[in-house]
Amino acid sequence: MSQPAPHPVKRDAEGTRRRILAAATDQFTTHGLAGARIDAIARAANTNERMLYYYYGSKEGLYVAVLEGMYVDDTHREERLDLTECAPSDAIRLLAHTIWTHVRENPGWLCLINNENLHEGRYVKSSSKFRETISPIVEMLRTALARGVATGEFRQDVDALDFYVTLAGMGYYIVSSRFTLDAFLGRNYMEQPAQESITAMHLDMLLGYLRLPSGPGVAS
Amino acid sequence: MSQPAPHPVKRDAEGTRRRILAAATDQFTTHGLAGARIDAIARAANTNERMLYYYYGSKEGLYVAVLEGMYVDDTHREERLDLTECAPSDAIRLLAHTIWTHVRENPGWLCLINNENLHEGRYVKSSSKFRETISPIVEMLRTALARGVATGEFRQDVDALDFYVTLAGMGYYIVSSRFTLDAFLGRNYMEQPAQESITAMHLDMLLGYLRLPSGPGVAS
Amino acid sequence: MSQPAPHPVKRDAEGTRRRILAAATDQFTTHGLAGARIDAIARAANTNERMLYYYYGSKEGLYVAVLEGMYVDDTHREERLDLTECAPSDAIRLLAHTIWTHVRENPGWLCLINNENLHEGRYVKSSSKFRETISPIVEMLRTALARGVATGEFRQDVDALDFYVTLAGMGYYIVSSRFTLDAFLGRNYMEQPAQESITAMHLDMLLGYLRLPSGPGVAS
Amino acid sequence: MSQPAPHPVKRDAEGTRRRILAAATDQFTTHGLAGARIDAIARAANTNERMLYYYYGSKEGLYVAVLEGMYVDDTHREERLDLTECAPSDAIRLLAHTIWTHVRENPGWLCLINNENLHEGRYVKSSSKFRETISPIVEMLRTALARGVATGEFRQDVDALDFYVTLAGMGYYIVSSRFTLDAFLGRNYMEQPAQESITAMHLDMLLGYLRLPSGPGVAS
DNA sequence: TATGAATGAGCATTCATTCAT
DNA sequence: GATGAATGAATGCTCATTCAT
Repeated sequence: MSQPAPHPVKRDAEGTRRRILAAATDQFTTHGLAGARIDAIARAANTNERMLYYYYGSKEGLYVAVLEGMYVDDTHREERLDLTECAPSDAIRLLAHTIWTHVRENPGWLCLINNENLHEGRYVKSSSKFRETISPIVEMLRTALARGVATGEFRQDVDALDFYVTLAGMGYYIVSSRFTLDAFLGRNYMEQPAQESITAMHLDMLLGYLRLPSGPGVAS
Repeated sequence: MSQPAPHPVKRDAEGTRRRILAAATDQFTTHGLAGARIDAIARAANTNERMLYYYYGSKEGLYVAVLEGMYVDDTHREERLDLTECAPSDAIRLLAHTIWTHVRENPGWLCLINNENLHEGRYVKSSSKFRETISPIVEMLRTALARGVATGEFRQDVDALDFYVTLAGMGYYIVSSRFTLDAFLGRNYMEQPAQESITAMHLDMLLGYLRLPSGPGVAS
Repeated sequence: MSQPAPHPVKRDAEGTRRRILAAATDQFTTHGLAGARIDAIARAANTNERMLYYYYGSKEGLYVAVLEGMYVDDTHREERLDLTECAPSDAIRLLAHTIWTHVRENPGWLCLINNENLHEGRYVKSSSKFRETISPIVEMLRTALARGVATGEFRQDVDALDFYVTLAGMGYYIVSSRFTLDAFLGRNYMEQPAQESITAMHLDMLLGYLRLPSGPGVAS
Repeated sequence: MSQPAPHPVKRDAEGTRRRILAAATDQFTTHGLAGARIDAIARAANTNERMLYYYYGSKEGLYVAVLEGMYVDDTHREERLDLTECAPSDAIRLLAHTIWTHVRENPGWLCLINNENLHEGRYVKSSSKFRETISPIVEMLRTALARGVATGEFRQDVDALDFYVTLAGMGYYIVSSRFTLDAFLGRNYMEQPAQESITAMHLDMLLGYLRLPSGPGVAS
């Protein structure tokens, strides 16, 4: 029978590291880089401020680690997505559903992204991790679009990157701006009905666009 | 005979007020609420920190004033927009162009909105100004959509608010996230070609959607 | 009858400035730049730490101000010295006595100089004040030496700067190293007898040297 | 069969001790006691901070060890000096040359001495090592002076200790204050010409003084 | 002997804000 | 209306040191 530790969480390097990162993720997503407080992170991580510097060097170093953690999580999650099993239009629906659900369930992620853009992408650029892989999800989308073109379902001239950005932006905006949209327009997109209604519109738009005949077509 | 002022261009109450507000707008949009510094605002406004408290009471009071100023500007600008002169689909194009251009030319505006959402809309809710008017632009859109329905051009079941949010989000996302999109996907939507290409896609989607037959239709 | 101030030393800008400088001089001379503590200076100056930054910008800024103050004091004191009234050899004696007495009575001055040399003269070089005037005392010495040459009392080939440095160094060393000399050699040069004895030796050396026939002479 | 060491060149107690001392000597001489950093010493010694405490107990303990090491080195070096082989005046010249060269080539030594005096000799006094031997060099000087008196070359009333302090101070000052002298007077005594010139003056003074007739003599 | 993990007190500095004129 | 002086509570960070293995 092992003796109980005199203190609950001592000398657990990896655990301390992880708890700091988790606490930092929480603080940075809720207060931003400038608004987050070192002592609040340390307290939430059940450690002291010094350990934060021991493991991450500086507030900005910790922020970058949080950013990298998010990116790694995203990449892992995206890699688990399999669009090859379903029909092209269902692949688009599945892709959209996956992205939008994730965004909706992790609004803090958007705060980090917004913070990064507030700082003109400085920290994203400062880390080599972000340059390593080009998002695999765009490749999946490209494949799904090609399959739709092959079956004659989709138009031929769709730019996969623009399409992805548009799709992502649809999910992004209603979550990122949920409070101001509610305040200015009186509609809360985090609630079921509003969210389902606009999501249906978005899917209609995306799939309707893919089924349009190629070329500048109707928009002109 | 008037006595010469002890200080040359001083004692200009309204000017000082305005210069503080302009400087604050600049600082809050580039650094956020937490990141902006009182003394930097005072220095940029060519006055001293004390005046800032004299006129706006607190940092947060000044921040709300900046927010209100933005809102007033937006409302004025939107009221000058006239969609009645052109065909329904052109009205949609004009509306989109107006909104998207404004967003692209005022990215700082987005930072304020993002900051507001970071704070869960606290300051927007704290000011009575924002509750006074429901955005007139949604009404304009509603009218344009009705005209399109009347001519048989547009489907009947379009929710104007959702449509507006979707349209706005399209312009918002590529500007608000311009740095991370560039870093992660390698495309800079502030440059002409990328921007024109995705804008064409967005217009295709919006107008294509409006021309679809009513009902759950194609998306199912 | 003026009302007594509710607090002893309030709103006295120049006084606060001066008290901070005095306290800083004391702390820097007794603890060095690295060893001095901001809060100790503020407490000794009967103000708060913030004022220190208000007036001097940083710890280093305050340190430079202390250095400059010392330099200004020295220059003023040296300017009051008049060597023209007495015979050449008495002028040397007066000069030596003035310098040595000042050093003995202001050992803290030496700590500042030592600290500066520890930092390779970084702060002295960073301030423009020190470059403005070449020490007037060397000029006085040069004149006294010339007068001695004219009367035939002194040799002709004496380098005034080297002579000044030698004279200054004599006083400097026994004060600057007073504690280690006491510990290692068992003689305390801050006490009267030891000090008078070595001072007499120094004067003998200096004047003896001046009276030597010119040239490499006896030393070779 | 001996098991391979888990760490290749580790478990070298004496080596670690020595590397720590060397690194500490470097750091204390360049930054002073207050300015030196434990972690910088550990890093430079290629070990970790804990070992420093293991061997030397505390920062101050390590500082005292550095001081003692210097003292031991000095004593060894001085003991190797032999003044008996040459004429009295040459003995003085040799002694001066030895001391001055050593000081010039080890300016860090002076920083330690200055630091000790800044602390009023606290650490020198705290260690028993420094009390053990009275500097043998003063004895050598005393002998050389006596030999000069015997030959009629030197005056009779020279205090050996004062003479030694004066000689040492001449070399000390131009090295210890080299940066401020350069900044204030524009002469760099670490460069050959300036150094040779003042050294000749110093020798002239010292030997000239020894050859003066005894008594208060010329200085009065 | 050696070392990574942990710590609390202290560090210089900055913050938004108020006082007194 | 305008301003320089003043302040206390943080803030991010570093320090020398000790713990546990």
